[in-house]
Amino acid sequence: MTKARSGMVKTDKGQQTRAAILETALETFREQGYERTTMRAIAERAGVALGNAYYYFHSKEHLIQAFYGRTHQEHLDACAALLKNELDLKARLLGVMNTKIATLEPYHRFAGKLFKTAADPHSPLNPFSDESDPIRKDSIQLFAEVVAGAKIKVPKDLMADLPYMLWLYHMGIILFWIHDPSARRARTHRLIDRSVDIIVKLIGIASNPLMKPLRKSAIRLITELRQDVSAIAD
Amino acid sequence: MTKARSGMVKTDKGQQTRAAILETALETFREQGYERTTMRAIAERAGVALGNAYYYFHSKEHLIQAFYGRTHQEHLDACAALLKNELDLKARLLGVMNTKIATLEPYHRFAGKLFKTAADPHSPLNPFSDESDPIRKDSIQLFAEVVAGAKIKVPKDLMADLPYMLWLYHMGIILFWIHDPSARRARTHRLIDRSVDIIVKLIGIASNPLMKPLRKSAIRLITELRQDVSAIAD
DNA sequence: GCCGCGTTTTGAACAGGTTCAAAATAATCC
DNA sequence: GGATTATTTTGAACCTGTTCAAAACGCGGC
Repeated sequence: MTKARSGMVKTDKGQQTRAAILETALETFREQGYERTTMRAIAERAGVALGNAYYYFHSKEHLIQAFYGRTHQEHLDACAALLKNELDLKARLLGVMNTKIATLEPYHRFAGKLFKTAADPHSPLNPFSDESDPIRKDSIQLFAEVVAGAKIKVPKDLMADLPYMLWLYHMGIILFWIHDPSARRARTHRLIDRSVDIIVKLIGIASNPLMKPLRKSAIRLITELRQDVSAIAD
Repeated sequence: MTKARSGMVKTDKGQQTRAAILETALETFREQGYERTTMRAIAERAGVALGNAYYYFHSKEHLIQAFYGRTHQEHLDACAALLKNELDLKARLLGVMNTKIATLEPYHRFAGKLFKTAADPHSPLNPFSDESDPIRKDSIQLFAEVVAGAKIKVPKDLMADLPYMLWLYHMGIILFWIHDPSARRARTHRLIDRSVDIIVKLIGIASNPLMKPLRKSAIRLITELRQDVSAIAD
C-alpha cells in the first residue's frame, strides 16, 4: 500500500526524503487544496529542490496515488471491528460505507480534483488502470468480506459478482460525496441510508428463484463489463 | 445550444471571430487531440492573437462546452426519424443509445480529457453544473420522448422519473465508451444491447403492483439524488 | 586517502495556460 | 466630421508543471 512504487529509491536516506515530500504534499493539499498547492511550494516546505520532488514522484498527480493507499488502509482498520462483530448484512454495508466517507472527509476539499484526474482513461490514477490494480483488488476484497461475514443466503452465481457490484456502488457514492456541499455531508449519508436499504432488498428479490433469468442476464452484463474494463490497458 | 454564452460578444464581427476560433479549436482537437493542441496553435491557425482566444473563451476547457452543444444537436437530428416511427420501447432506446455513441465517435480520441474536466465539481463543464443546465434539460427531454412515444404502460410515479434515470444510464454508457478501446467500439455496443434489454425487463417488473414498495423507495432515492445534485451549485 | 560508481540533489531552462494594460478598431452621439 | 465611448485585438509577461544535464553525495574496494 504505502510501499515505494518505483525502483528509484535505493537508500534509507532516499526513503526519508520521499516520505518527507509526501507528508508535506498531503498536508499542503489538505490546507490549501490541490490546485493552489504548487510543486515549488511542496519542495520548498519539504526543504528540497524542485527537481528532487520529481525524482520521487513522476508528476503532481502521482502524489495523489499515495492518498488512495493511505485512506484505504485507514478505512480497513476502521472497519475491522464492525466486520468482526456484526452479522446483519445491512448493518455491515451501512457501516462500511459510512466509515469510508468519514475516512475521506479531511480531503473533501481536493477530492474533486482527485476524481478529475482519476476519470482520465490514460491516467495511472484511474481506478481501473493497471497501476491501481492492487488497491482495487484489495478494495473489492473488503466488500467480499462484507457479504461473506453476513448471515444471509445468496445464490452462488450472484455471490461471485456481488463484491464487484458493491465496489462499483461504493465508487458511485464517492462520486456523489465529492459533489455534496451539504453540512456534514448530510445528503451523502441520507443517500447511503436509502441506497443500502434498497440494495439489501434487491439482493433478497434477486435471490428468488423466479428471478433467475433476469439475474442471469444482469450478472452476465456485469461480468462482461468487468472484463471489458480490465482489458482497457492495451 | 450554439448560442453565445457570454455578454462579451456585441458585434457581428465579434461573432465571426468567436466562430472562427471555435471551429479551428474543434478541428484541431479532432486532429491532434485535446492535450497536444495548444492555445497558441489555435490562435495562430485561426489568425488571431493569443489573447483574443481568451477574450471569447475564458479557458481552454470552455472550448469544450461548444462540443457538448454541437454533438447533442446532431444526436437529436439523427434520432428524429426513429422516434417518429418506432413504437417499441426497446428499439427506441437501443436506437437512441447507438446513435449517441455514433455521434460522439469522431471525438473519441479526446473524449477522455473531456470527461476528465467534466468530472470536476467546480468545473462549469460538469454535466450537473448550472452552466450545463440547458443541455442537460434538453437531453433528459429526449429520454422523456423515448418513453412517451412507446406503446407501453408504466405507473405514473415511475413515469415521472424514468427519463432522468435513463439519462443517468446514458451517462454511464458514455463513461464506458470513453474507456473502450475495442475495434469499432464493439464492446460498448454489446454493453448497450445487454443493458437495454435488462432495463426494459426491469421496467416491466417494476411496474408490477407487487413491486410497489421497492419501486417507491427507489424512486424516492432518485428524486433525492436529483435534488441534491442540482442543489450543488452553491 | 582516494577512486569509481551508483544514488540523490540541484537549479536553470522550457512549455503552455492565463492575465492584463495598452493599442486598434468600431459604434454612437453631437 | 470629430469627440466620446464601447468593443475587439494585441503581445508581452507571469505562473506553474515538467525536464535535464551537471553537481554533490555515499560508500565499497584498494
